[in-house]
Amino acid sequence: MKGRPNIHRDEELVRKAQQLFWERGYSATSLSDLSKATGAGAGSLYNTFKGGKKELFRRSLQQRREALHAFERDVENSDNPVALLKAFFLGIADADTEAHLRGCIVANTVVEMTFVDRELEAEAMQLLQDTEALYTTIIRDAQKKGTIKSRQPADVLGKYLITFWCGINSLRRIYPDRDILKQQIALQLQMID
Amino acid sequence: MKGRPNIHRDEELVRKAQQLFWERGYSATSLSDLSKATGAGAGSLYNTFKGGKKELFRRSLQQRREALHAFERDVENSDNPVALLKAFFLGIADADTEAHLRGCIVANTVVEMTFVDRELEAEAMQLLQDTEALYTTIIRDAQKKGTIKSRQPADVLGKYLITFWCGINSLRRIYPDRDILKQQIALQLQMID
DNA sequence: CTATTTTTGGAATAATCATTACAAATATAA
DNA sequence: TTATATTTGTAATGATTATTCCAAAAATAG
Repeated sequence: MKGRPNIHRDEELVRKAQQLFWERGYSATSLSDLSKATGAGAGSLYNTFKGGKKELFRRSLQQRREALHAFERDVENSDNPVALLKAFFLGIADADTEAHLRGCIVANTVVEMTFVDRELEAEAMQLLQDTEALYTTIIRDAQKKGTIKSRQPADVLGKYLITFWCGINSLRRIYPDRDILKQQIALQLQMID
Repeated sequence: MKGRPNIHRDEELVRKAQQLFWERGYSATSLSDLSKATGAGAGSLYNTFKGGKKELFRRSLQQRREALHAFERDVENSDNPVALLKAFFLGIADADTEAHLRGCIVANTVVEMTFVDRELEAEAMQLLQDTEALYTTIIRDAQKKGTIKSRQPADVLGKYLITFWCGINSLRRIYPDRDILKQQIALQLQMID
């Protein structure tokens, strides 16, 4: 193909942008910040991402959707999805302090963008709902197999877990502490024993 | 006292500013927005609140601290603080849709201000911890009286409740629905039966 | 009435913001 | 070579930001 070759890989640009957005959110991250962090000038960024800052943010969220799909595949290939789910939650406690303080970019976005940007809010919201739907499916299947003893409807337990997901991502900011988090996560996971 | 009398009551200005901050957060609320909403010009606002926008936000948080103190007094004057606590949580479900979408300004601030403004983050964080401390006290007293049967340490249950507080304030954005919220709140409150 | 003090609204300021314009650089195709 | 296509970095651009300045308004004190 004709034309000057591009130095930066799109994937890499999104990855670096996501890091910034994850820490500081959408509004508090300027294009100048993004330019410095990625090493790409404004011209490059706007040439690559026609939608500018907002498209870069969208792509950052999109990357989380891919992570969700990866987890869905893990669940499909697992003979004990509930164990996988519990391991996922318990693993949160082992993250480093910075990761605790960052929380979840999706949950953060819902908080930041409500009443501010309908589109970004809706995309993040949809991601949370899809995550909840996955929880619900895992629980429903486990109930059929008798792996989960709780008689609560699967969708109620799914909502319980997405509530916990949002909650624990606040608690880990207050207490970026392995032991405290492990204990809280274990306590809450009893609901799906 | 000498001088031109002020038209606006400070309290009223903070109340109107808080409404905006609560919906859109700190960054997405401009001084122009605040001026329009309060009806006071920039000169007036800076004359009244020397710290500018940031002081106005601080005062908005301060107002939530006063709400916390009011609840502490209710608890002291109650012969059944646990019932009060449960009623408080269950009451969330009865709020209108707008209130659901707003969530909790304190929890919102922790999310928005981490890595952005250390001082505002710290103030909001402290408020959450003080709220947790109140939960813990209520639970500890109830355990002594035998009102709560759970043998979990009071501080663990306190952390459980503050996690739930943050969680439910996200869930109500996803599902601003009375029945769904009532069910989830009742489910989680079983932990302190 | 006069001097003094404070508040007020809005204009000035200076910084920062997202975005666009553009010329130089660098590749391919013919 | 030459024409064409694409990327790149930087310099405009114009809007918006928080804050300051300031003169007019409106009160009290003497």
